[in-house]
Amino acid sequence: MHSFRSSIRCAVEWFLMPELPEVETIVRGLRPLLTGRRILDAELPSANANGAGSSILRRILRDPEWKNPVDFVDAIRGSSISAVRRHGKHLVFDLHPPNGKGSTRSLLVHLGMTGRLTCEETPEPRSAHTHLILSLDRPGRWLHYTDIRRFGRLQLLDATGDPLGSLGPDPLEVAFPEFVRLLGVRRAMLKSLLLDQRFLRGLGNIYADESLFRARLHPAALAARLNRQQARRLYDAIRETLTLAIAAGGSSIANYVDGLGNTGYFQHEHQVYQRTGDPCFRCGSRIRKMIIASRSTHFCPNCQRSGRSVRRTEPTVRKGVA
DNA sequence: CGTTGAACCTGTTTGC
DNA sequence: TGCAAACAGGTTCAAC
Repeated sequence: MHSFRSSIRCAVEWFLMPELPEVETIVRGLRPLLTGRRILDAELPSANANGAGSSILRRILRDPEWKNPVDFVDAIRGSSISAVRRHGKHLVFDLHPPNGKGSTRSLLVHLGMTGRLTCEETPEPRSAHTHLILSLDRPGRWLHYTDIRRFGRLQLLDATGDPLGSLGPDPLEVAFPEFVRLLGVRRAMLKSLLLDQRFLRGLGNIYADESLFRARLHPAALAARLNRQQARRLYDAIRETLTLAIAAGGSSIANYVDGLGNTGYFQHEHQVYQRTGDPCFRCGSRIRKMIIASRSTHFCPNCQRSGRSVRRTEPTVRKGVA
């Protein structure tokens, strides 16, 4: 019954969930277009919409320094974009001040759930959810930031401030011994841990579930209980999942587009995410959904037994198809 | 320390 | 048919 829905999906606008692979895809698309460009001006459409608009903007511009959104515009106008990079789920634009005056800053963009950052050829169109438009020193290059649910955040960092410092290592860069050490000091369930940006930066609900499936580990398994072999499986699975997802241009779940407006196609490779009740591609058992860390968690009850902990959150044991 | 749930959000889906 | 409730989830915070 669920499978009928997928045929309807193509009529729906794609939605997003920007985790590490999606952000990496966006960065790779935007980097050649934006590196070296100067920001001529910045517009904050939701600031002057109405009275409530500015409170919306104050929330999006997380830094309390920008009590007045105009200050934000003044701070970045004239700057040159020296680098476009990714830090966990954040996009980072390194900004050189105009005329070499002032300090180097970085514009931090977190897309939250529905944030979109795209390079357009005009300052239009702007939707009701367009919150920032940068005009650049090259015709036909306007950077649009839109966010329907407004979970995303814009932040301006100087060299001293470092809210990124509390984040864990990048899952594609961390070495295995360090990964094992980080695992060993945590007693949380694996799913909770993978969502914790202080453990590793960049994983979200999709890739946490997908990685655990590939590692054949139960999402409720306790981190500190894993043996070396299981830790190795998890480490490899995370890297493999993310690498494949990046190669596929990310996962598009309605509305997600990269910096060029393209959709990804890793959603077709999902093994468990949003496949509740569907047969496991590996063993045929029905994919099950449970709540861990207040998040929907999808897994195969047959393939992912390793490290399974017996706890009350686990539904009554009921043998599946396999 | 770890976990849960609420809050923040709007658009879509589900259920009565 | 229509409307209300549920759902979706990245992050932060409060409470246990």
